[in-house]
Amino acid sequence: MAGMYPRKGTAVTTETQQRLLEAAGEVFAEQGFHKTTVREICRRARANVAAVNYHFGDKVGLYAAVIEYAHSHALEKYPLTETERQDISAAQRLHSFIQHIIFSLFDEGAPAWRSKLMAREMIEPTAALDAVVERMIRPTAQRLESIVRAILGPAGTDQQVRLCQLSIIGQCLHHRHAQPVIQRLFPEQQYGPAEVKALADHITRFSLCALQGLAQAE
Amino acid sequence: MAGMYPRKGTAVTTETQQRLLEAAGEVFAEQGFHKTTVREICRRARANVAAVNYHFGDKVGLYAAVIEYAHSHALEKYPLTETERQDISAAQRLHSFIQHIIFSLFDEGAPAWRSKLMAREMIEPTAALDAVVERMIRPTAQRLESIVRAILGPAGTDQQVRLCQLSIIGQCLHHRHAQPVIQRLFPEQQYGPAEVKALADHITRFSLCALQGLAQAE
DNA sequence: AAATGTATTAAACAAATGTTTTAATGTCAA
DNA sequence: TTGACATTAAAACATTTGTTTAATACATTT
Repeated sequence: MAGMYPRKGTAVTTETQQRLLEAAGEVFAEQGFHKTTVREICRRARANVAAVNYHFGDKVGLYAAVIEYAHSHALEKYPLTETERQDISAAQRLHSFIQHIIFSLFDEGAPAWRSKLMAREMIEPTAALDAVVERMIRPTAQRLESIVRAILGPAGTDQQVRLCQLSIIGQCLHHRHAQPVIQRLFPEQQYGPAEVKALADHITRFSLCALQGLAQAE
Repeated sequence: MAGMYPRKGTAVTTETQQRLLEAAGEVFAEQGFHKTTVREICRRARANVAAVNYHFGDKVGLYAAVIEYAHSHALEKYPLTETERQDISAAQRLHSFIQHIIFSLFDEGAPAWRSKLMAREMIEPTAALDAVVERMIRPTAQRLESIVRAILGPAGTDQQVRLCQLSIIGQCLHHRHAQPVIQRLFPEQQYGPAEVKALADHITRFSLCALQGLAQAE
């Protein structure tokens, strides 16, 4: 009987499912969907090869569950709430936002694959892209939009706000996506805690100068 | 006898080799090394499946040949020479540089896969990454470095110059790499000739404001 | 023309990989 | 305890995919 596997909705019932989701999240985030094998996932999860199909139907079912899992367990180690406070300047909110992105992308802690998976999905999309965009990316983008709009002022057109958003996120993601190249191009560039903080500061300064310059030029 | 295939050095001798290289360049650039199959390449090149192994040894041999081919046939549809002229302002040179990158990345013409392949290799590195960095990426990066240094002035530190370079290229590449996401996030964002030109203008303005602001803040 | 070397083709091969099957094990209620 | 059900495990299966083989056609040289 095709499609008959015992998952009820999206709830995690077994400890094996939990381990599979965590292991899969890591590997998918690191290597992307195509390059990762279910055998690798099962090895890391200390589960049998058949576990993926039993619990999640197939590989894409597991991937979808990982996305769902990442979304519902958005533990927000680096809270994005700072970016909504209206008692601090837009510049400070921009700094908080960029720190959130950069710190998430370079966190090497245990459940740190959420942001990396999002970044992966952006450059190597799967069938889950629509869900990822609507549930994870768009909410983040909207926060950035309000910050950018505040700095650009009322003269900023929608087009300009959009392009500036993309300029800012592009800077952040580049450091993660192009790391192998950056490492070779600039061996002196490290990504330890201090450097990551300096990186967030740089992108903030760079973008702030740009936004203020653009606002002034109107 | 392993490794015995009739290629002499890196020269292209057969018309089949030519077709294979062109087809492979396209597919590799579009789908990345792992996702592309040699059967797909051979189909596009109207060649037999064994052609790849006969002419290039194996799949990675073909990939290496494609890199070599792309390097020697750097036809420079969008010349980078403008960025070396000393009779124009650094700001204008920056504009030329960004136009070169953006136009290359969004050119849909026939031999347009060169830049896309470089962009691919940046986010999905293969064994050829070292060669790609040294022969294609570093020269480009050095041109950008001199431009950035000129705008930042003597007060700009090496670290600052480096981070600004990455901020600029990051903006450019993001529009290519994240296109599926951008399309969903901003359906109104198009990438036709006019929009691509506007995009290059935006990134130039954005980066110029940033650099000038940073130079001033010293 | 015969011979030799090169190129192409169809078929087969081998390894990797997602998936299924079947049996064994464990769990819990009747 | 027994029976029903869920879970795990080992093995087999089927497909994909990179690669090789063996035969054939083509071109060039002798």
